[in-house]
Amino acid sequence: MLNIVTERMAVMSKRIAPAALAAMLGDAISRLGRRQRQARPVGELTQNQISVLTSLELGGALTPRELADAERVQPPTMTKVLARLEELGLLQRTPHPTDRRQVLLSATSAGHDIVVEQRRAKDEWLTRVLTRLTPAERQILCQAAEIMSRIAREGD
Amino acid sequence: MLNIVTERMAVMSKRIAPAALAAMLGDAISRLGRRQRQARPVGELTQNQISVLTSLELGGALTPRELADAERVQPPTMTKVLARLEELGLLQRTPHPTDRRQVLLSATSAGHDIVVEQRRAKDEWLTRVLTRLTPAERQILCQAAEIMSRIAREGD
DNA sequence: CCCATGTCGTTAGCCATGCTTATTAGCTAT
DNA sequence: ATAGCTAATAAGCATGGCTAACGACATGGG
Repeated sequence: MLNIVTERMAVMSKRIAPAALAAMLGDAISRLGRRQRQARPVGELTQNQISVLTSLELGGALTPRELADAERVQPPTMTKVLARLEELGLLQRTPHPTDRRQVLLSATSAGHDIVVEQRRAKDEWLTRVLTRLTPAERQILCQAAEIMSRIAREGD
Repeated sequence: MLNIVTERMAVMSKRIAPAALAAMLGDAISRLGRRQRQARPVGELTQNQISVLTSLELGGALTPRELADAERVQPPTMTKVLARLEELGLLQRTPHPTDRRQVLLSATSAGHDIVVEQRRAKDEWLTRVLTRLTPAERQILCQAAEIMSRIAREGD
């Protein structure tokens, strides 16, 4: 284990320009994203729908506007996704307690069950691939995932 | 710098299960992918169109079927993308020398120029974000990009 | 040689998801 | 009270996935 760490540190000592890294990383993200998207079974929920339901599970009841901001889409786009999810019985609306313009959204229990199952199915391919990596490689990806999540959430 | 390295080593010493990593990484890829997609200026080429033109530059003249396989989409989907690219004057068709069913596609010089420019623009946001990271973080992403590209290309 | 079968590309038609613009309802501050 | 802001939706458009079906062509067996 120690030699793995020192080996990684040797690799880490290489410097890389942001622009070159952006090209590499952008390409890797595109390719992996496409692989992951096509791993989704036909007729099931899309990434976006899963993401919305997940946000609702994590954040409790949210308004369409809050969801649109979280998903970084325009409000009308979110309206369509919500309509589809409601039609599927995965999401329910309740009136906002103080502002009658707003609506509070929450996942139904069916929504909760399905999102758990869908996430598992979606991650299945990636999980299988990851088991074939070395522990050191997985740790790099773990750190990278943390960094990427952070910059994806940043304002600009 | 040194304390950053030791801090990272502390994180690296944590083990992580492939399934949990798949969930984290999948989420990070989705989010970053969306950010990158929306960084593309309106009216410009989409990721897919750029990817097709890039394949043509790297692979020379290819048939629609070969491109569909390379992009992992169905042939009718590729037909639409090719029609759009041809309409934009970025792509040209030549008959196949021996099989009259097939068509050979190649990028025009305008196509070549535009794909280079588009890639630069697409990477601009990511480059800007990456400059704000520490060198240690960039090195982690560099290693991660290499690993992700490798697994994205794997057969299954 | 001819025909059955298969392959290539395309068309048609569906759906999801993104956008802009416009509309309706309700809040808020002057 | 009302003028202006904000929330959500509706309408309309483009892109990019898919399947089904079709015409043109290639190929192999009888």
